[in-house]
Amino acid sequence: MSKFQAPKGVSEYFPPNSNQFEYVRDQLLRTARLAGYNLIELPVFEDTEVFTRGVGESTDVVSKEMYTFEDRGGRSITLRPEGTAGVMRAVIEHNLDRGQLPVKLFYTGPFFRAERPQAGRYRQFYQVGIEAIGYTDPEIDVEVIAVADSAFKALGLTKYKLNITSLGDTESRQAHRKDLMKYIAGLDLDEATSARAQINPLRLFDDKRAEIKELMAKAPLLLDYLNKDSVQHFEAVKNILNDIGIKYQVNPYMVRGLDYYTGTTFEFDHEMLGAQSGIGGGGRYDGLMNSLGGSDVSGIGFGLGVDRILMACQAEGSLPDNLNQIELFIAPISHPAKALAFKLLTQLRIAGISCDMAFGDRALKGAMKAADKSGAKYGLVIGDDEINSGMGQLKLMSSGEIISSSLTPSELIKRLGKNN
RNA sequence: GUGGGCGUAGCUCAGCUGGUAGAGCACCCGGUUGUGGUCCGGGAUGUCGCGGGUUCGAGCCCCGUCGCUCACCCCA
Repeated sequence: MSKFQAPKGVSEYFPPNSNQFEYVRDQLLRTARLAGYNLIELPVFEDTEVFTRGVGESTDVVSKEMYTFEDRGGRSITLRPEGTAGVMRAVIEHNLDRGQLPVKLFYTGPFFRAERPQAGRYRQFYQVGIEAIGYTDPEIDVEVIAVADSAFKALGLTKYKLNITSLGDTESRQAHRKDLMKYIAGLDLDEATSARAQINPLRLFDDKRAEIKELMAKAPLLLDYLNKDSVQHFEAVKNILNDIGIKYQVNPYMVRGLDYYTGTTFEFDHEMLGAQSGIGGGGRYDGLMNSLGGSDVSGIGFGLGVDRILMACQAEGSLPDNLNQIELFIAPISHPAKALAFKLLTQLRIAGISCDMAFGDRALKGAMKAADKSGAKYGLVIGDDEINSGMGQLKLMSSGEIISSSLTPSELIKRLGKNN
C-alpha cells in the first residue's frame, strides 16, 4: 500500500464529527471557567524526569507507555502522558508556590501513551483537566468532583456513576501496605502478577480476572487502615457530596494508575462504553509538589477524557443536532449575481451573521443543493430579478417557505441579526 | 507484550460445496430554461489489503506478510 496512513492508534476528527468533538470540549472548558479556574497552556513535551519522578517509576505509564526520545542536544524528552506533572513543574518553575497560592488552573490538549489501541484507548488522546493547588479543605475535593459532574450533566449524560475512595496519607498507606504484602505473599500467583504485586500491591485490587478477584476478596482494605486525620477528611468529603446532592459509591477496590495520588481519589465510569469505560478521574496529590522539588503544598485535580466523553454522548444520543449550523446560504444564479452575492456575504459577516455561498459555476438547482447540504437555516436566491430590484429572496430551508422576496441588504442584516 | 475477529465500490456490507463481483447509502446527469431536501428514470465506481502456492480456473482453499479491530495487562 503506497498511500499514507495516520500513525497507529491516534484519534482524528473531521467534519461533521469534529463539530461534536469541539462542542464537547467547549462544554468541559466552560464548566471549569465557571468555577473560577484559569487556563494554563503548556508544552506537550517535557524533560523525561518530570514524569519519571512525578508520575512514578513503578507505574505502567512510565515503565512502558511513554513516547521518549533524545533531542539534538542529547536531552531525554517525553511526550506528556498526563497533565498534572507538567502543571506542577510549571508552578514550581515560575514560583507560583511562593506567595501566589492557592491557584486554580485548567488545561486541555493532546496526551500520548504508547499502548495497544482499543475502543476508547488511543495513543494520542485528548483531555481537559483542572488542578486546585494549595487548598486543603474537603470542600475543594468536592468542588473538583462537582465540576466534572456538572460538565457531564451539561452534556446531557445520565448513564455514568461516580466511584470514590480514600488512599489516606503516607502513614495510613504504609501501615496497610505491610499487611497487604503479607496477605499477598500467601497467595498462589503467576509470575507476572506477583511481579506486579511487588511494585504496587494495590494494583491487584483492580485486576479484572475472576480468579484474582476471588483471591483479593478477603485482602485487607486500605480504607480500614486510615488514620484519624484521613478518616475525618474523607467523612467530610462524603458529607459535603451528600449535601449538594451528588450521588457516589464508595469503592474500596478502586485503584488509580498514577503513584502520586493520596487521600480522596475518584473515577467516573460510563456504562455504555466498552472495556475502557472511565470517562474521567482524579484525586488529591499532596506529596507531588514536594517530590518535584517544590514546597510542600497540597493539590487536587482531575483529567477528563474528551474522546471517551464524546463516545458516551454519542451512545446516549445527548448531543444537539445542527452543531455549527450557519444562518444563511446564498445561491447566486448568474455571473453578475455571484459578484453581488460575495459582496453581500462580506457585509453579513461583518455584521456577525454566519453565512456561506455557492462557489463554482452551478445552475440554480446545483446552488440550492449546496444550500441544502450546508445545513443553513435560511437560503437567499440572487439572480437577474434581484439584481434589478436590489432585493433578495429569503427562504426558510427546513420548510421551503419563502419568507420574503423583497429584502434589501440592510433589512436582511436586521432580520437575521435579531433572530440570532 | 499476549489472545480473538476482520480486510470486497467514497461509506456500511452481501458474495452458496472454488466458475473471473453485487446491494443499500453517498455521488453525477435528467424528469422541472429561476428554486434544494421527497419521488421517478439513467450513469460512473473496484489491481476483492499485499506476496506466493494449489488448481484448467481463486474474492472463496493453503502459506506468509502488512493493516485494522476488540479484549487482557493498564488506563482518559
